[in-house]
Amino acid sequence: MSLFSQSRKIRHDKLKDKIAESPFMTDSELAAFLNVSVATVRLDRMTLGIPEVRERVLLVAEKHVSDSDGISEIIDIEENVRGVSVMNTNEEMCFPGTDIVKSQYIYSMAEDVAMKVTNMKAALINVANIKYKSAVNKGVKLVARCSVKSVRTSDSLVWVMVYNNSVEVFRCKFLMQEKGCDRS
Amino acid sequence: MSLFSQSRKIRHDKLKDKIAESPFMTDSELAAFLNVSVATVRLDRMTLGIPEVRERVLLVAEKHVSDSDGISEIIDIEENVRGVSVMNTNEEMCFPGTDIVKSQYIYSMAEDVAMKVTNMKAALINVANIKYKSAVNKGVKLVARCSVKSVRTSDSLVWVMVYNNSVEVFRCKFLMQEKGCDRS
DNA sequence: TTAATATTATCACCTGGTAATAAATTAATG
DNA sequence: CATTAATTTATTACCAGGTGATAATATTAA
Repeated sequence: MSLFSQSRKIRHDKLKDKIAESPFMTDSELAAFLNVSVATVRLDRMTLGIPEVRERVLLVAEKHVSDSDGISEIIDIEENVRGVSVMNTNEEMCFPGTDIVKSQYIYSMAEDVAMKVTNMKAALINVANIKYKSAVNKGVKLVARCSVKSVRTSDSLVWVMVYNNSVEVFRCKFLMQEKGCDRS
Repeated sequence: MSLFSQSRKIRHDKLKDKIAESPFMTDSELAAFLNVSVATVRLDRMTLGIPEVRERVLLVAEKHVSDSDGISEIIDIEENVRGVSVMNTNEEMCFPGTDIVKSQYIYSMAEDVAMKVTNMKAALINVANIKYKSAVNKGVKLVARCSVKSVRTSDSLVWVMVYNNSVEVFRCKFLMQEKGCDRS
């Protein structure tokens, strides 16, 4: 390979890195960054199969909307007594390269339903005891059942159980307290 | 108000709803949806202060990238022994209308560092015992210190402590197990 | 020096707009 | 009913940020 082609290879790598880092740059901005003409940037993009800015922006934006469907949804609630929510697991919730959902998403689901049931605007979860019974795969519908065991002025004790097709996969106890109260 | 203006009011509401629902529609698509000319859609957008498609897409996309900078970063690690990570808290991690960070983000930070330290591709956290010491506000830099207490063939016991400016705000114990092993 | 490779420039065209203006339509009213 | 006012539509010139093709100009290796 010639020195000529080598320098182009380097530029291609720079281009890919830059676009991965900040996908919203126009060709002329990229040209300025690479000290090269706009025409060259276009050629490079063509050979590398990188779409134009507007498409790149669209891709990012579309990913965003598909992300937000991983949010759990309350389907039944009796305030300070019990509540049920559902959440569909997806690709983006998984450990990279696997079909196994990160436990943080199940935790989030549990926290969200507990918050709603106790009707707290901002809950400080003082203590949580958690048991994961089994791994959860992507593409399943999780159901969280939450029940309030005790309500006191200082705090509430809440249990949340999460099921995958009637099989319990997670359970936890939250000791929750309303908003911003510091404790040592 | 005339009947004339009333029908326009209805159209304006329809327009706002449609754009809120699917922000990526062009003016001509919106015109077809509202059974009205493109010029009218433009006028309506002007009076309602709704920007053009490309700007709307950009807004969604930018929101997405600002989301993903809430990810924690490993800054020091000694495999199966200890590790340190940092995470900046932001607006989007908070309970709506407050400056208080949802505990699920702190949990995620803890899970992530524990995973890295134990070098597990996909960890099933069987048990977690969690204590939140105080609420965390947006705009602070959290530091998580993780230490492995025991490593066995079946599982690992890991402690994670999270600090906000040297003050402990969270601690937990994870009993972790490598990937996809079912237990009843 | 010449042939091959790489870069740059130029041109016509595209989408999805802005901004301004004029024309056509529709409704309300004297 | 004719007229006036409000509303909608059409038209024109312009813009950014491209595509696609072609030609001209470096640059390097043989």
